[in-house]
Amino acid sequence: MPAEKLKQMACSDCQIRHRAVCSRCDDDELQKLDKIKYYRTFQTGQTIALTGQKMDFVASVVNGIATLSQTMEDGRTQMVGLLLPSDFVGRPGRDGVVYDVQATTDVTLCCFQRKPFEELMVQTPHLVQRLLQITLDELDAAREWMLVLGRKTAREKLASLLAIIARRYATLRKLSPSDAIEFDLPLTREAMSDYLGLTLETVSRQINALKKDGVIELIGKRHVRVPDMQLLVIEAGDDADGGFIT
Amino acid sequence: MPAEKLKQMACSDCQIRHRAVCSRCDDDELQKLDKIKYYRTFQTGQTIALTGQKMDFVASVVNGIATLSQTMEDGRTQMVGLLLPSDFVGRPGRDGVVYDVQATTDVTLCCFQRKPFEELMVQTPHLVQRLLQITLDELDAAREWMLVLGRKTAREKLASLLAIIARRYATLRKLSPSDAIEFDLPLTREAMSDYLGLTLETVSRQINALKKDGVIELIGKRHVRVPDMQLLVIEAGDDADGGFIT
DNA sequence: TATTAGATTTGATCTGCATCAAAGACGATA
DNA sequence: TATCGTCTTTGATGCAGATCAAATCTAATA
Repeated sequence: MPAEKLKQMACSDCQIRHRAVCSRCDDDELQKLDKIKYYRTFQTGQTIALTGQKMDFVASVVNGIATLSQTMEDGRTQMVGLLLPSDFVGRPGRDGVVYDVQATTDVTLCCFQRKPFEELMVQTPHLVQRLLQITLDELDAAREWMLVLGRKTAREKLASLLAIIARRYATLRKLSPSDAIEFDLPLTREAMSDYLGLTLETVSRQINALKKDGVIELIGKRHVRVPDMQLLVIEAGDDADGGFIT
Repeated sequence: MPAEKLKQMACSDCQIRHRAVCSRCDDDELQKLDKIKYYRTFQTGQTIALTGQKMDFVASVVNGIATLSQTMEDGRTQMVGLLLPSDFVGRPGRDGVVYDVQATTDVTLCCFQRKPFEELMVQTPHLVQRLLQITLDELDAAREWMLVLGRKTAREKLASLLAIIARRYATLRKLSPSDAIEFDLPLTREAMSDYLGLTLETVSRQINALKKDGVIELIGKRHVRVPDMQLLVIEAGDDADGGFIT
């Protein structure tokens, strides 16, 4: 199927083509998906689902940024996933929620009711194939992140996080890898510290250290420009071309 | 299909029923799997596959323990997965290896040639379903581990690792949760430190601290007895019944 | 039984990040 | 444009775990 045709078939109402469910849809399947989909919006800071609850849908992120995180009884929390537009939310085949899902900016989800979605999975083997590939990508990303959490210094952690976000934004905007990347940080210092296993003070200090050393530029407190992606990646301690998947 | 029948159908030559590929096989599919499978053994310390290589098979662990790990250029390494008997190895649909796979004890794998296995996936939707569920479990485990790496103290990390291993052994041996669990540690102190993002000295100190406090008993240096699983779980900082998946 | 190499323990010291505390900066609202 | 609340920065101090160094232990081999 030509790329152009695929693009036309992007889930009709969203601006984006969902990575999960539309990669090989034909018109027939698209119609079936259309029948069970609906949109929900969440405001900045709002909870999408909490650990222990049931979630009666799976979804694609259309707009905004959501986070997955786990919290210990004493309040220590660790972010385990960062969801950008086109990312998939939910665990097909299981309705229990095992991490808190939260909107860190205003978020629009394109939801699919769980029951009919799972019926569609049974009828549509390539949808399951697709979900398997997505899940493998998420697993790779989670394991890359284990290296960050377990072995990297605070400075390397910050550089890793900025590199991930920069790379994702570049992909979403279809920039070439050599372009300077510029973006608004979708996370507070505290949210970053939850992702990196640090305190917010350390995050603040390291961001400003990277700025002082010319690795990043800061316009205001949230807008970041990466003049040389290569340099940022080196600061992150990755081999020059090695790349995170998510 | 009755459970008894399923059990008989465990992949004929291995003692175990592979979690990945045999959970719902009928005779016909089992024959197809039999045709493409073969056994390989690896000795303690031997490399099964290295990052950057191609792997022309996927496999089930039949015996022994294997590890997945990532190494930075300067030698820092982080273990990202621990594979016990019945665990699945490999990334269906992709032949690139993205973490080193190593045998920490003598290991027997039941391998399936990649090409025919992937053809079988196309013909056998429930196999893909099964792989998706396995991958979701691995993802949950990886994310649980992110919490361990990012937020737990050295003592909690050790307790978490011991709890995971104890729980897996209990499952493999079909012990009831209340039984005292006893097992040989399949990892050196150094391997444990690679899993936990610590140094081997800290691992040693914390293990002996847990022993001194009666949380575990040590017979020799490698044999562990957990008199009260509940206690160990509390030391790990988890809610009493919360459980790791892997 | 002696030898040796790897695994483990133990001790002393150092350091990166956490913790505690307080002072800006900024945007929203009145 | 004044005020409030949230986010961020900055500084001083403390500590968990790293690092460096050297004993032990253990099991395999001669």
